[in-house]
Amino acid sequence: MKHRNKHMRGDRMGEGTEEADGAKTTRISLSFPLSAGLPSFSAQKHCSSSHPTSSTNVHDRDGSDGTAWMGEAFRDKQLSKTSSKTDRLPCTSSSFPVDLTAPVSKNCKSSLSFSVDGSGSRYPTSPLQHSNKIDYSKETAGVSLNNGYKEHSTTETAHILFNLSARAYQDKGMKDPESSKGKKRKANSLHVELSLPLPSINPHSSSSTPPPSSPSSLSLTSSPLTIPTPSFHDSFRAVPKPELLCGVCHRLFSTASSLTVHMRLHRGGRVLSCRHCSKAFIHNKRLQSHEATCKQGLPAFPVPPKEEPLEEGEVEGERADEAAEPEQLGQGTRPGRPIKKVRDLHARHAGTLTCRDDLGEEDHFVKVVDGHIIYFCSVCERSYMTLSSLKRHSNVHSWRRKYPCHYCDKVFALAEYRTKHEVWHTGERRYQCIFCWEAFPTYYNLKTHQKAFHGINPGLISSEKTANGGYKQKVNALKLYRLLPMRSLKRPYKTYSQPMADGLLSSDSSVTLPLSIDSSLPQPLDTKKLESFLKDLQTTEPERFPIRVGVEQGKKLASPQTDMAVEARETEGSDLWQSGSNNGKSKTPKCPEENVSSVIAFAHSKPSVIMHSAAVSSSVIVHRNKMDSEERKRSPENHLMAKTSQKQIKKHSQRVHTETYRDWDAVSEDTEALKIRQPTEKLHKGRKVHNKTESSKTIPLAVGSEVKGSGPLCQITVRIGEEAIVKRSISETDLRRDKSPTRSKPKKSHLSQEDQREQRHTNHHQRKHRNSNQEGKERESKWKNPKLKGKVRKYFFRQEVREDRNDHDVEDNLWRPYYSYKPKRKALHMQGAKAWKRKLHYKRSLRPMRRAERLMKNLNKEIDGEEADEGEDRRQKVKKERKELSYNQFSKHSILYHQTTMVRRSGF
DNA sequence: AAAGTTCCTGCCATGATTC
DNA sequence: GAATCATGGCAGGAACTTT
Ligand SMILES: [Zn+2]
Ligand SMILES: [Zn+2]
Ligand SMILES: [Zn+2]
Repeated sequence: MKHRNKHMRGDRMGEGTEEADGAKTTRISLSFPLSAGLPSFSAQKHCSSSHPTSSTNVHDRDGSDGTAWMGEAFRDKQLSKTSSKTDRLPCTSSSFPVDLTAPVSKNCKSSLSFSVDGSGSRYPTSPLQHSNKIDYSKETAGVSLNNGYKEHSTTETAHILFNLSARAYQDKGMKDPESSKGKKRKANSLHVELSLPLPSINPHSSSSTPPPSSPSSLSLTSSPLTIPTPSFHDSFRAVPKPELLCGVCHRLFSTASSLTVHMRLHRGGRVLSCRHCSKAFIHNKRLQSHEATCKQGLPAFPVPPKEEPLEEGEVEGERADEAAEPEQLGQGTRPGRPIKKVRDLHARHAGTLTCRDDLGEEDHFVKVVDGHIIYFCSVCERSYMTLSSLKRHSNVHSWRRKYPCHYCDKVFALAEYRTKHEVWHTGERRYQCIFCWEAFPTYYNLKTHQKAFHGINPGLISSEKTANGGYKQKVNALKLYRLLPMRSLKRPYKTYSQPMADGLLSSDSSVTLPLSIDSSLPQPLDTKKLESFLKDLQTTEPERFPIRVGVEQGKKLASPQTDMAVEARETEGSDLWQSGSNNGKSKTPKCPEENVSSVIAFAHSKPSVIMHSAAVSSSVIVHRNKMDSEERKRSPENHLMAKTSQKQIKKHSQRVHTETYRDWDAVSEDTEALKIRQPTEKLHKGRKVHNKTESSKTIPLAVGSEVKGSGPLCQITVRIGEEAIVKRSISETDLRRDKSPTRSKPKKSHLSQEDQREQRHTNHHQRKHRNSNQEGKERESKWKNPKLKGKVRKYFFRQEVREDRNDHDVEDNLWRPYYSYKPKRKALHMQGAKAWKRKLHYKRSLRPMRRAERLMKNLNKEIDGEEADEGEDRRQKVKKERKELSYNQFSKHSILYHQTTMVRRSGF
């Protein structure tokens, strides 16, 4: 299996040809001039660094949007980045007037950055646009861009890119600044490496230099730092603090804390650990206070970890600790820097006692290998380079925190998983191809698209991975896509003091929003309305909501993005409610309520409406904090909810929840009432959400531009209170109709049968979550499956339910990802030859089990065929049971494996 | 087998907390 | 204010499922 993948990869690589090397090395060059095919970038200002002026301003703005991405790109840590957060921020739009674009917020890490050039374009314009300089803002305004895109065929583009890459590669020598820095990765960076230049690592220069480079074109030549525009950010301007430069690897960091964390990589750890539980601390005081409490409690670890002989270098909890001192661990002394105590080593360990409170239940042990601390999960023995990775991982065993999907019953052990999963519900497309502007929901989709339509060799852009599967940014990795801001902004971190909050997330009502830009909104779209709407928004609060409308082929595409979100964060837990209006973060978007009306604006306090352009990608999301009177009338309950206290709300919601079902049901039948109609089949057919179909059509030319005639114009997601979310595709006509009346409200109706089915499904899930896995998937797949998209999809929030579960034991009823409850197999990535051996061993051991599974599968198929008539439920049930069976086998097997292999493992 | 989805993990940004 | 801690996003390949 994996082979398969490898295969694929291999193929791709092959295609690329230079692939690997090329890839690894750089690419860069892109300057983009690409005129050619690459999107053009417009503008210049940025680059020019110039803008000194604004810098300050920039900050202020939140920048949210858009521009940020650019800034970041440049910023790259390496660059200077000042440490202050603010600095980071980027540029706001204001700063760049032009810019951007995309409203990508800082979050966005988009990469594209092309900034580079001074010449001009920095912003990527969509291919369509081609012309340069496009101000998105203008776009919003309705400007249409042109589509010049066609001029270059995709192949050409690829070609160009390729050439550039090659060139870059040659030049590369210098460039890599990033490389050195490495990681920064993130996003934004332009990755294009282009820029960047820090020639090498210089430490400083780096930082400093941010001089905007001139627009360099291509090359990165720009000064080392490249930060194109100082103006972007003040920060940029600021000279990097020397302290932020890693003395070991010369990497530059934007913040002191980042550097601190980074330094841990270079030094081993020194630890101040608790005598009782061996927990490590950096601060003595903390240790002391901890010990005081630890003595008392000292709970024994509930589940004693397996005892494993200590191997060399291994630190076993207490032993390690006690002995403690870091130095003993070996780590301590890593060349370089000793200095601070290292922290984190918790040598918790296994066998012995541990303090529960601290890390919690997770228990792990540490081994020091070659001066490096490696953290092992005592449950599955996976190894981690960082404690944070281990902690994160530990939740898959402990489920101390649960991250339930806001739209369905699934629960994830990692917030990230949930985030990714929810994309399927929201339809958000954040990965935008810079060549054709088409946006995709997942990275995978994007890559697939680029490979297929633009001939992009993934190898060129990919980063390296660590032995353990971790991400290692490639130095010059090019990012040929833009990562649009998340529709729901990041949720505020929970307060530590209220640890549990997180565990249960509530769905937040908050909102969401945002959208993705797709490039393609169907032309027919009633764009005017949208435009006006957007305009209004913009006008109202331009800064906050940058809306962009892309125009395609002369038409506008709307891809407005409103970042409203800025704050819409999904908060987990109670925070949500608070966030409703203003989230903690200040940025509450203000919505111009008045204007909005036009098309789609439904506003509830929390409720939000999201329009996604279905077919293509553009999407518009309107979110309003307040409900308008109309809305209120219609849904008084919602209104109330908004006001009620959280608790009340929850209770209320629960009650309403059921009602809602009915209501929505009615809606579905009566769709007209809402005006949000269910998309008709044909509409859906027209749009394929995913790339494939769509892309094929669009890409070459104006990508999105073509509107798909009959296709749905957009997809709308409506949240009614916290209770439900309804997604529907709407056609132009629908929009028209929509106008006001419709809103009149859907009153309660009954759920459609399908919905009812779903509901049953849900219940079923609750009863037996594990078995429901499959079911959940089916449901999800419906959504994902283009064919099924036409159907109305409703997602109900079960926040209340979830909470209850969380609080108590109901958790078991939640659906959990398949992976989660299997013992992890890890291993494959382990490091070194030993790892491979182990891996092989593991695989071998798995064979029998897999074989059994396969047999079961086949059996299932047969049965399915035979029992075709039987209810789906029943079939599923059978399947599940079988699966479980197989799972059990697997578990046993795994255990065995561990038992046998642990012994063999020797220090790494 | 291919296509698609989910899991995984090193690294980093960033908010919260503690010193 | 700085250092530390916690959380979560990201890349992109591995692992796994579905077609
Ligand atoms: Zn584990
Ligand atoms: Zn879900
Ligand atoms: Zn494309």
